[in-house]
Amino acid sequence: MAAQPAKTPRKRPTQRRSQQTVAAILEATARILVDEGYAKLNTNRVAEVAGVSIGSLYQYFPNKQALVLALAKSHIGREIERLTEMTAELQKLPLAEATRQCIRALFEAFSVDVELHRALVTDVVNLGEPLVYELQAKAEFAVRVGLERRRDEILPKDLDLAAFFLVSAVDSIVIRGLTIAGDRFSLKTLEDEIYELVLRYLVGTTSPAA
Amino acid sequence: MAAQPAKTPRKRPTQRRSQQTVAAILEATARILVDEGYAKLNTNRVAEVAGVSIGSLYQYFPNKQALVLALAKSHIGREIERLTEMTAELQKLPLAEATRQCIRALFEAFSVDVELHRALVTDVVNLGEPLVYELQAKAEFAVRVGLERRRDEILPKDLDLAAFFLVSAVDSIVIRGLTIAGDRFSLKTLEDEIYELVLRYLVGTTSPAA
DNA sequence: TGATAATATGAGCTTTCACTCAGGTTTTGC
DNA sequence: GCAAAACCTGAGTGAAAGCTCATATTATCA
Repeated sequence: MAAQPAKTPRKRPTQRRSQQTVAAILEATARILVDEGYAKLNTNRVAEVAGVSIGSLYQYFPNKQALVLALAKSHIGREIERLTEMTAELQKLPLAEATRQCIRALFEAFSVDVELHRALVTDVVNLGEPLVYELQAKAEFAVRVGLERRRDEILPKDLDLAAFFLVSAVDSIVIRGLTIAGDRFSLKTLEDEIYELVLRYLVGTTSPAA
Repeated sequence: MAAQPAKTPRKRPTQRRSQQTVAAILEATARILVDEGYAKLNTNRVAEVAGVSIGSLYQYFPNKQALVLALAKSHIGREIERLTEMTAELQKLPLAEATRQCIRALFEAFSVDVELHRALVTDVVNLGEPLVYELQAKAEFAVRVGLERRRDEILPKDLDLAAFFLVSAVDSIVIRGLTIAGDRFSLKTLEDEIYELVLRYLVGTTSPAA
């Protein structure tokens, strides 16, 4: 493990060829991260798995950390995007329906690549970067907005607190449900029960919904 | 980063002197893990921080991974112990009271060393070891036993599922509440709201309890 | 008090790995 | 077709870090 001299100024891929190179590198990074974790991730192997020379890697990423951070930014960025999109649509629906849809969308978004999500959240937290907190914050904000419109219908008074609770609880259940408990409960079972949990927390009782 | 040749056969500390050495090493490992994460943890520095020579470290731990695993085992083992102790006591209390006590105990157990807990859970998952799953499984079992005695009082029918939900949700809220949201909500606020969440999930409405 | 076992030490060997660079190949634009 | 820019290559460098071993110190017990 040598120094980490060069920091920012790197070439940006303009031709299609180089864009494919960058894509392959990021893909390989994801693969290794998921399969073996950050500790076993090294740039030489990333290049090898990507089918690219180590020199090429360093033409687009100044150092290892930047590489992982770029992957995280792209992945988590996509998740944040989907989240904010979703929020707008669900504003008009009744609470129960909105909850149902929200949970479904969450599962769809996450189950694409739970393992990567988990690995990233895990490792990026350890990189000391505020990226993951940002995801949590954005999610809380979206939920809070939804709660605000229905503040008369729901039990929790402190909406910041409620948003924090919902995001933390649901996020954790979804991730664990899809990873460590993936073979114990079906997707539908998980979805239905999260719906119960959320609605009971918000309004005390579950109305027999769709 | 060299090989990891020797695996299992290491001396066990019999005299008090060596037991102190081992303790110091584990303590240093915890310190570094909390402050800087697994990626920055190296055995030479562990030895230095512990005030012990690197040779001594390798007399009791065959390699770096075993070192971290030993720490995890001891820490998580203590947590499991407390958990099972607790469960027995709470069996006779009414549901609401038991819930309240359980949450309080959880906070006490965790807030001793949340950062270490978080670091360990994070890094040990990545070591591919089933230790953390074991903690989750034991916790679920304890909760399940509690739920079983009250299966007529509560709404959830699938007790495995309910236990999984409660453990996942509460664990995540406690950890995030104490770390990334540590300055946003007071301990009492968190405790009270978790109580609400759990009781509403279990019985639909919160009876005004102690 | 001496012999043996347990424990401690740290210089140094070795491997791993982040990162560079001198030179090749492909693409672009004229 | 040609020059310049973009892109690719991979052997190699240096430093970080895992781990060993020969030797020194301390504890145990007869």
